[in-house]
Amino acid sequence: MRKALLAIYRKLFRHFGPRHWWPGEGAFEVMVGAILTQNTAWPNVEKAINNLKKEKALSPKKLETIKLKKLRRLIKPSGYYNEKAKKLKNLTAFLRRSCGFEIKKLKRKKLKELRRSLLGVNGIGPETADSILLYALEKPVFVVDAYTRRIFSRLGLIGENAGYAEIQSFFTDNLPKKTKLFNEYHALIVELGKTYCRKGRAICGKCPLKLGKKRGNMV
DNA sequence: CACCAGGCAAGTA
DNA sequence: TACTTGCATGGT
Repeated sequence: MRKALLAIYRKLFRHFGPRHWWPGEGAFEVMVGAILTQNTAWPNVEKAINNLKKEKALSPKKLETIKLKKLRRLIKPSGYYNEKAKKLKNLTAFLRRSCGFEIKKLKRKKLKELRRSLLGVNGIGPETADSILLYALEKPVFVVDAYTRRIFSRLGLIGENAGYAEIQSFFTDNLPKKTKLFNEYHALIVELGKTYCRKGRAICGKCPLKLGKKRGNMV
């Protein structure tokens, strides 16, 4: 299985090239993006982030004190703005108490502890926590998302109703535990998903992987 | 025009 | 424990 997973990775890399993720500058911006992109297309998130930048509000200290109402208005294009505004507030509160806004200190914490504490924040679930760990804190954590489940179940490599943890260990148990590799692999999966493997659509013929067609397409 | 997007938490049975 | 539902804008 190790070979198969690496072969898929290489195929995707050849096809798409490096993705240069995360498309944001700085750990905090990545964390904000991770929350704003929940069930939301990235272009909408970019608009929200640009609004925050224009208001010079894209720092933990600013987001800590900004009025909820104003925050809602700024992030509006990313959808779910009432909930996401609260979530961003929860994130800043977490950063305040866990490291006093010094991300370096956060990086030094034990991975397992850190993940648990992230999951304790209301608004941060498994995927968001892992995205933060991988793309903001550069920890070797594999991120599982809807595309990962869809693509690898279409490939027949994981069960259709495998849970998050199960899918995650499928990857981490069968790949070298390298941050760089996990970073690129997840980004490539998303690119493949967006381009050839969207929900409810037929798979494009140019898809670089052989994905099952009958059952999987509508998942 | 209908449906989906780089989810999550709260509610229900 | 295992489903379901609300959240909401913008692209295809």
